[in-house]
Amino acid sequence: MLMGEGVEWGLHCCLVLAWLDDRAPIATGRLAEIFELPPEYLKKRLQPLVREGILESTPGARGGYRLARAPERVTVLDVVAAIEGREDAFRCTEIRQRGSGASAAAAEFAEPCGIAKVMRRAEMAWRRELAARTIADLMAETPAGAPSRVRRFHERLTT
Amino acid sequence: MLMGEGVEWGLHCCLVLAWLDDRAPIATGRLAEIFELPPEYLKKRLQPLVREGILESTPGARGGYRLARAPERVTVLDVVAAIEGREDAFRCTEIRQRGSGASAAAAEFAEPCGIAKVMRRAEMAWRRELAARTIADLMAETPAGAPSRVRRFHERLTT
DNA sequence: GGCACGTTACTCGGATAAGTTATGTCCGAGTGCAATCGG
DNA sequence: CCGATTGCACTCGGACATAACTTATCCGAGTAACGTGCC
Repeated sequence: MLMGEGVEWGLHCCLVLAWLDDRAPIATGRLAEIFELPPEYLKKRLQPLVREGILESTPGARGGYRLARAPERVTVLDVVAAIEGREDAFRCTEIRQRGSGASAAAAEFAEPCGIAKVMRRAEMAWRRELAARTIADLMAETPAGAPSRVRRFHERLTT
Repeated sequence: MLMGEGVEWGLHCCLVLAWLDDRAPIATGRLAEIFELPPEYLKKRLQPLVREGILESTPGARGGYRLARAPERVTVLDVVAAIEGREDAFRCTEIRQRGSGASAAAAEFAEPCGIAKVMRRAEMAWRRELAARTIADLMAETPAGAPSRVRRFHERLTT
């Protein structure tokens, strides 16, 4: 049960895009430079964020990505769900209904499997925590140095 | 971020072992019959449960597995952690410290990354839910039909 | 009849292959800027 | 000198290879029961 590294990348990129609140979009190449990431692959991981309406993409010269909504309206769960998918990690395949131990007892299977209920409850708690934090919250917690440093680095290359 | 199917298998097997509270151990072949699972692979997934002290294995003829502790003392988290591993799903690789955007700012990196903190908090909530439920709780929630049916099936093959 | 021994069949345990998902790379479509040419 | 046009460089988007992990299988080591022979 490992989460793809794209989640970390996506969250950090959203944070940078929130810091650089310019109207001008930021290209993936620039974001990749900031974090020393493979530019092509980073682009691939940011595309689902566009599909889910978290980022807006501008094609063509001077194009790039920008936040589609205000940082207060983008939760961490939004980003995680966009990149990792919305389906639960635990998949109940109803093995209780299979095999010799369970045959001819269809009635009690109307109730969902108790194991699945526990797992679902846990995942809901996980989601609740992620949904309670927004990109804006992450901005507030960040030491002031990082945003200005990134902004300075960005302006040095654009001007 | 998908959880291996071994978790579902392991939990159901622990439940069956709790139902069949006999002193005699149950072989993996029997457990595989109950759920129509590949016996060899099921055995492979139950082995970590032995390593973690959740199951006890008895080699030789009439051997098999049995619960090492009382069902009240085996949490769902114990089983999940034994099979899936104890490490967090989210791995913070500290990309904030890499690249041109973050150089020469070692001081503020003493504080852990805010994103990692949020993810860790969410995973702790997930773990908390799983640790709050034991195999005994699952037994209590199960409709009474299933345990007796499995027990009957087991006795028909042993006697 | 009781006991010791050898055989046998059955179990777990870890080492070894195939399939599937995540990772990484590539090329094509589209867009805006800029330089150029004409008026 | 000003404007329209044409070419170009840069961007995203999705299709195509590679690597890692999950899933599945196999064989060897060990153990307990059982049958057999002996006392």
